[in-house]
Amino acid sequence: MLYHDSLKTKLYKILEKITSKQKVELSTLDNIDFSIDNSPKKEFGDLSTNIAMVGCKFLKISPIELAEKIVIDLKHENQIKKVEIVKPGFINIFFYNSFWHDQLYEYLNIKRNFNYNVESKKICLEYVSANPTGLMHIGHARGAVLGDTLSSILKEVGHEVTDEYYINDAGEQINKLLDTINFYLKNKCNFDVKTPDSLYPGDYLKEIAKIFFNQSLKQTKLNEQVIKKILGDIKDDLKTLKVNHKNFISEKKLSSMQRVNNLKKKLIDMKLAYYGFQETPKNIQDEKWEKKEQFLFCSKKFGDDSDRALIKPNGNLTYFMSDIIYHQNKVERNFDVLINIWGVDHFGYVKRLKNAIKAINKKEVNIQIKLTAMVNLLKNNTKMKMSKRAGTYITMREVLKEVGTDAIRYTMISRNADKKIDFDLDVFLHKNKDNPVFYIQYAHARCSSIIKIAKEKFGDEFVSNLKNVTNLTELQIYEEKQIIKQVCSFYNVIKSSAQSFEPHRISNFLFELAKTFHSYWALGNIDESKRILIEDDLIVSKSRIHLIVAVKSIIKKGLDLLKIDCPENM
RNA sequence: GUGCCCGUAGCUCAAUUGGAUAGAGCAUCUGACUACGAAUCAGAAGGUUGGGAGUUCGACUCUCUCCGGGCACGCCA
Repeated sequence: MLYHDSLKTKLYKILEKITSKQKVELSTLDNIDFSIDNSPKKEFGDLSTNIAMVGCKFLKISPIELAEKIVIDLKHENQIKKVEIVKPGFINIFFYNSFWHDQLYEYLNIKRNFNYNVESKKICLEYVSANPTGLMHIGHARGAVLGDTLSSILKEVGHEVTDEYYINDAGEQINKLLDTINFYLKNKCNFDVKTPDSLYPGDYLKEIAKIFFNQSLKQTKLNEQVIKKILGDIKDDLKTLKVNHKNFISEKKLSSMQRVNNLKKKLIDMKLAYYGFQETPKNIQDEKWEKKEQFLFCSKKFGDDSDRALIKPNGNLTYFMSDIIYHQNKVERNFDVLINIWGVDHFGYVKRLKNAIKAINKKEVNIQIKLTAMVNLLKNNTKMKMSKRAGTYITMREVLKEVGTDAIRYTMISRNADKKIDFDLDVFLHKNKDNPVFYIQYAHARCSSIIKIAKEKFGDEFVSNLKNVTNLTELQIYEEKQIIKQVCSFYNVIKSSAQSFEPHRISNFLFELAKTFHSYWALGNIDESKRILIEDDLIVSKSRIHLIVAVKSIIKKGLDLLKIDCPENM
């Protein structure tokens, strides 16, 4: 077991022992959540824990007093050199170097197969779900990459994830799309005729129209083919982004007459919906607006300002209705958790959908909606203007062409989802530290390079054959210990990243590791004795090259999770 | 008007979910290469975490309030 878990178990047992002596119910310990951190300062030892400060509330003694009790047992651990109690109640632990050698040895043995000790869940992860009315833009890319990366991370820790794309192939937007295509076809693809404001402008759909110009398909067949073509283009883009959904669920197919009627009946029976009139929406200035009877969901019951439409006056479904149908379908498929990734502009729907699903189902449905903030594109330090309405938006395709998959993937996940991204395209044209992807990849390439040299100098066995921990005992420099700590804490970063749905923790970790690595490497430029390979000192060289092997494998694992290229040389 | 999100160094972002003296990169200044890959490294400087109040051993993090920015509030998705 790597240190984070093993130490946590150990501390928990000590606390249990103390608790049992204190005549306090052992079950109170279930609520205890203490942390074990890498000490922020050298003077604070290797690791520190807040267990005494968290635990004292349950045991009703002062933190220092509790810390003293804990330390009595901790001191007897044979690899612990020293334990200190500081101010409010921190416990700082100092280990002998041998402890870190054992840790590295353990990591090298388990390779990259961490034991996360996470209860496996069946998860439905829905993301992108852009309607097929045009190409993906950069905002879609954020959802796509976040979803896909989250999926790898959740799978990594042991969950069973189904990646889904909900195709909005019905509704007003699709009608508008088909109207646009029909308009072009009617004009025999003469694009000098001005596109009416009510239709989608933009060159992309003109190209689509050209494809179908000479095919003279029947209307229904044409509609089908147009959507298929656009969806195909979206799928191609996703593929280039390395995003692979398992299921593509069609709204049109899912929202069958039977399902609609069943849901309608159910909602009426449950007194959750009715036919009536909606109040005039607050942001509607249209004077022509008139009240019409429609089928409404009782959103007011759940704190909404107004009841919301499920079926429009003309009998068509609203997005809300078809979304309920889709989510009920997910519920029927017995997932433990439903995760949706939506653009922040949909946030108004979060509460509404959650309430609806909660109200309809008797059982608890765990539905989590992660919102992604906006993405701005920057070039030459200026924001690039985008307007979907005017058809002048920049497609993801164009961005991909300019900076490549790795840059997009890294940028999209390296920031917390709730913060807006200013995506500076120029950064990724740099091949230096300005470009974080490059910096991490370069660290990996350097590792590969020196491992190759080690093999040439000392033979393959030298690197591949690590018999026992004694081959690591020459790792005595402070920086080496820091690297081992980082290496051995990666599984914990992955775990917390999966728990909080925050992949940026992984990219940040990799950047930090690359930094410590480059820094360690440079020590050899100043001091010959700190070079990784030393001709006449095989023992030191062997220790150090295995540290490098570990770093390389961690970077590889991290970049694999993010699906970013990990070159051996560059 | 109502609701939600954001506000951290000049710029772009972190902060192990309430922990110790708030950390990185860029930009600025200074230094290190006939190289285990200098596409790198070391150092300096840079802060009242938007303002104010509260909660407690302890607040960037939680509560309240104000300010600024963004996004929503549809019979679009």
